[in-house]
Amino acid sequence: MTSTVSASEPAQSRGKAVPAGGRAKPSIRQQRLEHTRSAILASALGHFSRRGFEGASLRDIAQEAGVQHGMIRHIYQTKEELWRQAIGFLFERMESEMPPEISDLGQGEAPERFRTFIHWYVGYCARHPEHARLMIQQSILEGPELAWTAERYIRGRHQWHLPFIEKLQDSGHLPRVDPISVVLMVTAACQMPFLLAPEILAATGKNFLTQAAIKDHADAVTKIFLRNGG
Amino acid sequence: MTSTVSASEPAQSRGKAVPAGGRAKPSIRQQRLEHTRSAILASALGHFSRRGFEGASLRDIAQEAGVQHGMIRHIYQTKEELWRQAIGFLFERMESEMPPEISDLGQGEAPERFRTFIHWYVGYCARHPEHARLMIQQSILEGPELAWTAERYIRGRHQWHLPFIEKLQDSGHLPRVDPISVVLMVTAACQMPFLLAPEILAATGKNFLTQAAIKDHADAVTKIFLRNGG
DNA sequence: GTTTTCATTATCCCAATGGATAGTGAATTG
DNA sequence: CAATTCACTATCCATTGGGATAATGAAAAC
Repeated sequence: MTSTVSASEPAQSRGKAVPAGGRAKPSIRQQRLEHTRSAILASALGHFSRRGFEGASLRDIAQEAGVQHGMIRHIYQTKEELWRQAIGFLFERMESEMPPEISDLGQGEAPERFRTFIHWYVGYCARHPEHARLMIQQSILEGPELAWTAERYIRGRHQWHLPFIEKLQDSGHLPRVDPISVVLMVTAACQMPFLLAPEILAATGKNFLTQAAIKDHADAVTKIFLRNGG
Repeated sequence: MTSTVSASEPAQSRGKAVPAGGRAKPSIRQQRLEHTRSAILASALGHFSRRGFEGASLRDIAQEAGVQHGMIRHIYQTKEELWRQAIGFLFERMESEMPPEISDLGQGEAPERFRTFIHWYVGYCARHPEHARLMIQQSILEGPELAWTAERYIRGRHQWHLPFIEKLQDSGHLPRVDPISVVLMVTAACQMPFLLAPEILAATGKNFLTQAAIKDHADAVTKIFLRNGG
């Protein structure tokens, strides 16, 4: 809320740009810029999620992205803005990776859809552990950004889950407890093994980052949560 | 592993100290030192868990504890050592808060013991959200400390849970899935609402930090996980 | 009561950090 | 091809961070 947030400026739109009709010219320069931009974003995601906002250094991020740290300022102006863009990128990528049969509501049997969702989501968490990590970093910080992220990205997902949970409760596939608790528990159960992968490996010797373990965990989540669902 | 870790030096043992037989003299000086020591520890816990290892500043920690930052060096020598002690403190406090009927294994009916444990643990997570936060920070960092903590504090707890989970599976109170997954899911389910309390409040409007919500969540966890358990 | 210990502060040091400014040279534009 | 734009580098600056050292003064030891 502090400064003017533009958040999801869609890749190209800088410069005096394409006359009117849009599209058309990726222009070597813009291509390069886009390339650096995403290199920085990827690097930032890793650093922010691992070291936290203040722990991550712009110079380290820049170095990993193969640019000078001034470049970050050129593109994102401030560290805060880079952080915001990183969060925005996370959710957009998640959205884009989500197959349509999951995002489309209300089709098919509820338990079957639950299973499909869980399997997809567990895979997502395994692929991108930075997502959960970054969100936790942000939540813990309790900065003013939190309200913005919650409003913009999280509330929607939540609202989207709730009726689905209630439907499963109505059909007796889930116990009747506060749906909010259920959403949290499911989410947590899917994320945890990958969020803490290193710790779990050290403590139990089990490596969750294998195809087999990922699938098994997804099955486990489904079996634990679903009643009479097979 | 880097430097010599003494970890749980039990409060007094400094100076040429008590001749031989131990105990006896709290001595004004030692009392004061102990007081400062725990003030620093408490402050450090908050800062480390919120900002991460590198994000937390010794000066800020010291200020909150009402001392000069040099004091920290006097007591803990390095930031790393303070971090270790903070982690050690967490687990010792957890141990000390755990009622005996929970730590004593094998007594009573398994489902009932599950319920008891969950209710205690959910309360613990609500009281001390820094615990989960700090452990996540540590796990994410993947520093060499992780192996040490896992070895010293986490492995044991895990080993302790597993047979219990298996017993519940044998009696049909839990589905037959990898017990490691179960432990993770249960843990995550208990921690999540408090780990992310601010975010959840912002996204759903529900405040989990009330006596009622805490109890409800514990009930929810029990109902979700336990079969035929009432 | 004098000496010694040591919890605590007051400073100093230097590396690192976020940010700011002035280039620089290839791509773009006319 | 000359003029201009702009992705990107090179530096500079003030602040902060962790760590080190010397000083202080009340408590402890003798």
